[in-house]
Parts: sequence; structure tokens; C-alpha cells
Amino acid sequence: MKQSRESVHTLVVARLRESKLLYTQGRRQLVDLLLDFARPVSVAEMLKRKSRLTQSSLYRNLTDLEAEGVVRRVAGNDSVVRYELDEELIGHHHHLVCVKCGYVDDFVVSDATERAIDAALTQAARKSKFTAKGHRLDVLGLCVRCTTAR
Amino acid sequence: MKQSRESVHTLVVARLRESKLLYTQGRRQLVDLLLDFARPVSVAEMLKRKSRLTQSSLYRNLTDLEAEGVVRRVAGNDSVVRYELDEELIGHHHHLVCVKCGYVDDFVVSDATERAIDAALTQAARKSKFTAKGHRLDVLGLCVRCTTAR
DNA sequence: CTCCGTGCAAACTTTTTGCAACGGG
DNA sequence: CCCGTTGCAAAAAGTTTGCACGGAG
Repeated sequence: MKQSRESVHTLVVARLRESKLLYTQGRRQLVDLLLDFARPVSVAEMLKRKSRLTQSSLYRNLTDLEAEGVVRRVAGNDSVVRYELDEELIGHHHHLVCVKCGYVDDFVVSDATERAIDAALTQAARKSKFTAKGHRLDVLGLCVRCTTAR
Repeated sequence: MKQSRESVHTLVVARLRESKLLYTQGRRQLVDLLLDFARPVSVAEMLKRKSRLTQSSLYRNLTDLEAEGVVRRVAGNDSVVRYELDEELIGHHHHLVCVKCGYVDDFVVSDATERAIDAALTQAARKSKFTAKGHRLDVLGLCVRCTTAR
């Protein structure tokens, strides 16, 4: 479910406390940064906009926060790693992935569609002896800029 | 639609001819390799099993063949890049992605489900001014080995 | 005060590129 | 033969790590 900025921080504090991780200035600003972008962002983009954390600390924090389920990796179509806040913080959603420039944005589908997808996938996973944890449903295509720019 | 090994090569030849790319021994063996694996494989895996092409040529060929629509990149949950043959060669399908070890395997869903997904996604893309080219529906979970190995 | 977190620089890993030799048509 | 392709080695890009200092509780 989607949360307000305040409650996101509160939830993050709670999760970090469980693993005796500190909610430092750097980590708080990283969460704020992801809230501001409101779409999956690459490490390069974060570094460009941030001063608070150095590159190495940023990588370390992304790794740590991912392990705590605060942030998660988003699969694009290129080899650029992007991150977003966990779905429990910003709500379940899907991605529009530009195959030309790599830009990724969010979108949601109806509950009915979600249920149909879930049913189909759970069954498919069972056949393959996979333990399904969730799914990923993305649209691949061209973003507005790449569509326009021929 | 799924093709026989022979017709895959024939189709590849046709595609390469259009762009004056040669179907060299190395490229042919690369296609054979992907057919053999029958699942998305990483560059490292290809290098381990192949002698025909050096690392740099392998990268160059993957890039070139991707541009020709012969191979395509598969998004895992880690930062490892994996490749598979284009869907016109091996048929439309989806992926089971192990979030623990990165292993990726294929699966298919019913036509009815496919149609429902397509309809929902096309509509969503339109709202965001995205030009939808296709979709990606994957199951994230644990593969058999990782499920067993606790 | 005690640790965890951070900055800095170096080490690694992965991917890309320049150039001369090679091979396909 | 001609031009795209390959190998080798070096360079570039992206990510991780060791260590000493700084900051949170």
C-alpha cells in the first residue's frame, strides 16, 4: 500500500532497527531521493543528484537496504541497475521500460487483472517446481521522448 | 513460433543478409550454443563452454545479433546480463527467475491469459504515452536447488 | 564509549575499443 | 580481392573492498 513520506521513514526506521542498522543522515536522504524521483533510478542518476553520500557508501547502502527490504532492484532492458523503494512502501505496480534509452516509469493495472495474472503464474511456477515469491509484469516499448525523436 | 534447429539457422541467415552481416563460424556456433542451452545464459557461461570465439568477439557478436533481432537480452534480478534467441525463433514465453542464485528458466502461459495481459498492458501504455512493443511477465522466486538448499 | 557508517583510494570485474591479421563471399 | 570479422591487448566503465576517521546511540 502507498504510504505518506512521513510514514515511509517510520517504516524504514522499524525495519532497520530489527537488524541493528542505523538510520543515518545518508540513508535517510537516500530514501528521500527515491521518494522524490518516484520512478526507478540508476546509481549514476543518484550520484549526480546527491552530495551526501560518496559512491562507495551509496553502493553499500543500496546493498544493505535491499537486504532489509527497503529498496529493491528494478530490471530494465539494458545493463544499468536501477533501484526503487519496496512495494510495501510505495505500492504494488509495474514498469514501462523504454528499450531505446532505458528510461523506466511506473504504472498500475486493475485488481482483476492482477488476480488473473497471479493465478496463471502460481500454476506455472508449480509445474516447474519453482517457489513463486512474486511476479514482474512490464511493458517494453518506447518512451515519449524516444517515440518523438524518431 | 518455435522452429527446428535447421530453420533457425536459415532464418538467421536471412536476417543477417539484410544487413550485410556474415554468418561466420563463430556466429553460427553462438546460435547453436543458445539452442543447446534452451534457457537464458550469461556471457560467463557462454565463455566457459565456448572455444570458438574470444571474449571480445563474443560481446561484439551479441551486440550485433541483438541489433538484428536474432538474440535478445533477458532481464534477471541480479546484474548479470543473459541472452536468449529471439522469440520468433524459439517462441513466445516467460521466465522463472531465481532471486537467490539468478538462474532463469522458461515457461509458457495459456493463450487466453496472454490475450488478457496484452489488453491490459496496451491500455496502460497508452495512458502513459508509451509506444508498447511487447511485454515481459516473469515469476520471481526460488529455483529447485535454492528451495532445497534452504 | 563503543560500534556502525563513511570517505578515500586501490583492487576487481565486466564490457568496450584500436589495430593488424584473417576469412567469407 | 574486398570488406567485414576476429584476436590480442589495452582502456574504460561499473562495482567492491581495506583501512582509518567520524558519527549515532
